[in-house]
Amino acid sequence: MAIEQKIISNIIDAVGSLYSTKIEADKIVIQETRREFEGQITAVTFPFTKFSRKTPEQTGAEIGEYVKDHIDEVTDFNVIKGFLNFSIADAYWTDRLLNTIINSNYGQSEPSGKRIMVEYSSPNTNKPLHLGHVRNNLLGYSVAQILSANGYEVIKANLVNDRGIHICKSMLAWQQFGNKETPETSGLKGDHLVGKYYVVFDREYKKQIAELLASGATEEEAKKNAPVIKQAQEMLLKWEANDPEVKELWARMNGWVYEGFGETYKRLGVDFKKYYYESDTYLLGKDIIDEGLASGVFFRKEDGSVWIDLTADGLDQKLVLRADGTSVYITQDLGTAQLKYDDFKMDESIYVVGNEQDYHFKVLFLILDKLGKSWAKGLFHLSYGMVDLPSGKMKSREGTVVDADDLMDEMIQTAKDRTEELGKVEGFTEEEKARLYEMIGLGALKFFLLKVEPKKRLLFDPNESIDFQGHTGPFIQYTHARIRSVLSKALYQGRLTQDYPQKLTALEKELIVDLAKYPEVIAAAAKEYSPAQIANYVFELAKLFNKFYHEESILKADDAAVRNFRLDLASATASVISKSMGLLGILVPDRM
RNA sequence: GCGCCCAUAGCUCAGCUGGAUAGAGCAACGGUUUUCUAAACCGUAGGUCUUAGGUUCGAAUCCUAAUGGGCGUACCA
Repeated sequence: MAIEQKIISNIIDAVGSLYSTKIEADKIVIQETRREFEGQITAVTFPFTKFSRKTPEQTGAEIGEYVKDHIDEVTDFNVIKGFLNFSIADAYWTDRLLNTIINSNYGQSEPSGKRIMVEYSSPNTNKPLHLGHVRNNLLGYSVAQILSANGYEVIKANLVNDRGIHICKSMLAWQQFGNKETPETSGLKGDHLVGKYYVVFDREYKKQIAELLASGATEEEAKKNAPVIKQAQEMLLKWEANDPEVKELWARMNGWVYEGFGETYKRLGVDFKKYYYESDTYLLGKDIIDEGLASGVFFRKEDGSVWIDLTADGLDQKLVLRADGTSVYITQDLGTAQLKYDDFKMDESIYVVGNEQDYHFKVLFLILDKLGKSWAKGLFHLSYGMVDLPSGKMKSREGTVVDADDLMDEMIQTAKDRTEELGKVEGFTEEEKARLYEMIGLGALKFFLLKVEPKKRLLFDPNESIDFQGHTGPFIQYTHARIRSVLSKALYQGRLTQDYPQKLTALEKELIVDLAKYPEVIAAAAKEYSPAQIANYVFELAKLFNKFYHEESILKADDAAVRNFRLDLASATASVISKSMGLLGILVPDRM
């Protein structure tokens, strides 16, 4: 904020001329003035008492006087203990609204020329998406939006985990117990159908283990020798050997899953520019192993396995290639990281992955750095906490998950019930109603998940429905709808006038101050990769507007200048609300 | 064992690089609708910021330790 910079440099001058001391700009703490005091901008003056050798009050008064004399926009100041509060001229704030906030591209940075990849979602194709994936998807999408608003060219990528033993499990179970069931014959969504057989497999596996235990096997033996697990392993070998029958089944079942995921993604409102498939990438990484061996970053043990020693960095020794020459997880990830960089040459790359993989990414990035990859510095693991149920962790295998599709259905249904209860859809067509319910239901869900800092774990109680009142998505959507309603009554077409009132009310000024923060909030959210900061900002903004709306009439303002000003102010607020929510992937309605 | 993360009101969460009497929402209680949408607004009540030390003019915030919870430490992904 320009005025803040002005104040800071004037305080430096003031301290220089009053106390003959040079201070650094970053030593000066500037903050918003608390609502209960007069003023908009506050400087903390405690640190200056060292140089002034006077009380905080005297020091503040002297500096305040100096700043007031040197900056036109500063109309007044007051000192409370070590806090120097400046009042900024109303004209400054109205100019601010008129010249920047009201512009349609407000908050959007110029292209920075930097390219960044955000990899998120990364599903397994053996089961439908659940609430944990929803958090991942919303986070990834929102972070991508935020980075884009900050001027980045963003590439959204999805690395699909489409092969491996877990995929074979559903395939095997379908083969043995599926009776050729298809999405068409069963009426099930493709991913749900495949997920059903993943559960069937687990049930059968457990049954066989129990049988083996009963006939005297140890638990370890039982787990290893149960017929279905051996068959699944055989199937994986056949897959790797390109067995046509297995591959055909694999392609077919994955096709069902992709169709199902496609629907879920569409409803969630997320998308991807680039898909990577593990079936294409799982053999990558061998070149990097050779590279590392040649440069001495890796070493080979007697059995032929390849390792890296990270003990000097406080980590462990890590296997990067098995003795039989096959890859492990990190081998693939090394290769995939290189592939992604070769494809896009991006400056930075974000991996949106749960915090149970913190160690893995620490190791991955460290290895790439040791291999001398210049781009390794730009890698970042956006680690987020798990979504837990009151009963504990969600487990797809055991069917104890909150399914993404079911949850969205429920949210939309609740939105419908709630809206009908309130009788708010007069004059809506059926299509408009459906769109509104979806907007509100998903708005509630998305806001619920995004308002919490990513790294915190989240508790979701299916028995307690997600709120539609208070600190929620619908609260903000409602605020937007009310503004649009007022604007449409006034036949508002865009900025009305430059003839703004000389004197602002306290709430008007507060609103502009809040709106003026928007670009800083976007920047901070990008820096921290934290949609929660946007969510909390837009909630505060909506709350403040509601207070204003309640206390000061817009359409029936005393004179035309005030009315026009308030219409512009309301319009700017609606626009910032809409943009902020857009950064969260949440749509806002004009009526609700 | 070792490592990483978390701990703020009954519940769910804010609290920026240390700064004013620690803030919201939900739940509870009370009030506001002849006036722009009451999914709103206003008020009451509710916190020794897990504990103990330390640094500082000043600590929820930084440091150390302890306690509680989560995760990791796989030739699984």
